[in-house]
Amino acid sequence: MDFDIEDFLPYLLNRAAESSSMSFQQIYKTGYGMLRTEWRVLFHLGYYHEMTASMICQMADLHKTKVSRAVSALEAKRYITRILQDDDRRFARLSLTDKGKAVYDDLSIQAARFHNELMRDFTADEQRIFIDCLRRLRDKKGLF
Amino acid sequence: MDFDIEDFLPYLLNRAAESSSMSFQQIYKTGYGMLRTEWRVLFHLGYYHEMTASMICQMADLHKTKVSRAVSALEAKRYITRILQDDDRRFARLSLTDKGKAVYDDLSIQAARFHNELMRDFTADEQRIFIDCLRRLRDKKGLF
DNA sequence: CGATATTAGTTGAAAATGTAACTATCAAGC
DNA sequence: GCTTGATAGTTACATTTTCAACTAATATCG
Repeated sequence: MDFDIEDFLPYLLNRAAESSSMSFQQIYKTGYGMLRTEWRVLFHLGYYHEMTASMICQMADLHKTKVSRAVSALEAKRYITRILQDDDRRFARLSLTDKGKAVYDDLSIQAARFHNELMRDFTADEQRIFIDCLRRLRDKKGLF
Repeated sequence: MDFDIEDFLPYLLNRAAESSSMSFQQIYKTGYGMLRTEWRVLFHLGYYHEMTASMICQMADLHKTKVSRAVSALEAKRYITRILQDDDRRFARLSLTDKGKAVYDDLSIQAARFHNELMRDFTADEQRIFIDCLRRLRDKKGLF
């Protein structure tokens, strides 16, 4: 059997992903009491400025119930507001409040620092190839 | 702000990891009704042949409660047996039954095929660098 | 217009996970 | 040998996630 579990890609990817996520989680969890999904929704709104919940679902590949609950939690923290779209009242336009924007600014600076810190270990070539491989895997759909 | 969320490493890693995990999950979930943790415990036992729960915790970086429950579930499916170690009855030596071994054999063949399928998209150089970067991130401890 | 089908988003129950407290066994120091 | 402290693993409880059913608004088609 030529199967080495330590290098089995889904497993290795998960190990690497969890390792980096757990470190970064400290920042938004202890700093702002957010869950991972909440941070994801927040940074989508910070980065793309105004989105509906279903746009976030699509872009972040998150289930609508997860987004729905994250949105409620962020709204309760007064980090975001929802405004029902007038021409189609099923949609709610989500955007950051000033408070939410400040949190996003802080966290995105720390995220950038964290990212760079992780990348420091790799050469420019390695970085380019690594990111490219990850993007391709992320976008790969339905292999089995 | 030079922060691009799509390339933020913890996020990109998670997206890539989830993408590949969800595909592979179909195989052990629909085929054998196992959860991800159960599959992990199973393949550790299949690969390393005999381990205690705490060895699995260490190697797979899984919490002991998760392993404990996975072990119970696998035992209920008659995939593994536990034998209390005689010189230290706190430890239980875990190993696969014939049935569990058969499941492992089947799944590891499919895992190897899946892995190779994923890797086909990459050149030999890319593969080497990619795996190496992932290993280094996995082994990185306590950045923040 | 009116019936049916879609889509956005929410809610409730069930499953899974995380945290902390617990039992049982062994080790160490006196 | 007895007390204290560690370690392996389990269990109980709270949090989070998943799944399915639901509401509300719009679109489609006769």
